[in-house]
Amino acid sequence: MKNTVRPPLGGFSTAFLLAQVGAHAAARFAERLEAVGLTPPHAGVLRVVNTSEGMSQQALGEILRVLPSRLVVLIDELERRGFIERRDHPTDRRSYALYLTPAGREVLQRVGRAAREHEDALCAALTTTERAQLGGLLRRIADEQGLARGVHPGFSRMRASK
Amino acid sequence: MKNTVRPPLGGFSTAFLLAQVGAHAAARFAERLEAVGLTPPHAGVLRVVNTSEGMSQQALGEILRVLPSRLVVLIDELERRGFIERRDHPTDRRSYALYLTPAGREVLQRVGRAAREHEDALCAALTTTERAQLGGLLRRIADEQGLARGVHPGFSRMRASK
DNA sequence: TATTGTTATACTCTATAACTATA
DNA sequence: TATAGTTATAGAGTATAACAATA
Repeated sequence: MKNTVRPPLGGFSTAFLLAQVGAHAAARFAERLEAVGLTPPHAGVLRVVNTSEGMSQQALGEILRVLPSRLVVLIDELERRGFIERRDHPTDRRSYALYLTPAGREVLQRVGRAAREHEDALCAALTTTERAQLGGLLRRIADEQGLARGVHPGFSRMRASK
Repeated sequence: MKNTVRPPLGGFSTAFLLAQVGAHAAARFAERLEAVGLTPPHAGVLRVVNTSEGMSQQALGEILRVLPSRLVVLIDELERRGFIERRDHPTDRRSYALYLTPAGREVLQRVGRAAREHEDALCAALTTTERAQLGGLLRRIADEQGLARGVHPGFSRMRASK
């Protein structure tokens, strides 16, 4: 009767669950990306460059909230692997214009497939309507909290593929 | 008409939202802990030791999935600040028995208050019933994915208070 | 011989500052 | 003078290995 296990502070709170499940989701997705040979930051760069090609590294860094010095190495790696191209900027010779290569577009499609499989595996416990319901609730929280769409704060540390 | 912004891969998926909102929740909570003078790992240690006092560092590390070498410094810090005590283990002289001090219990209550305020702020966009609904859906995902209750994977890197 | 806690060390990731070339 | 990209360096966080005391 004594020594009953009391709910560990926050152990059942929605906020804690959110952080816990969110970290799990990010980790599982990073694993799938690893199979494609990418890290989450790499995928983020490809994803954003794809949405508006020709952007500068500066602009990219502001969208992704990644430091310029870090972007250099990320883009170096993606360029070396033939996924992205640094072309001369038409008017400003200080900056580059970033473009995806055909191989880059290809790998981005593989990322898309991985994302769909990930989504399916992650929400296996829920019905289709429940998934939509969950998505709606999360969307409203994200908007109210002022989170930018499609920007993941804290890309962070998952093992690179070399 | 051309150049329409296509949904950035995964930008609207539930899994991405989950990771995004989850990271946001963790970051905001870490900020509140900072005001109490703790980091998330510190709070995790206090929380678990509180649920079953007298446990060894080994046992604690297994529950929190924290390496023994890291636990040493975490507990050192908590002990130095008078929140936790290393007593002699009654039967095994190799290990310690961990206990909260009165000050430790006090600070844990402040953590609890911070958690409740955090929850409120985070879910401000939702009604009470919607919060419960969200909690239920997350709970089912967490259980199906095999996540241990009350264990946050990836405590990780938030600024320490000194 | 195995285990608990500890220390020392290496490795990764992220952040800061200094440098160049252009504007 | 300010900005884009780069390089070099330092810092924090995490993991690995070796060690002393005890089982």
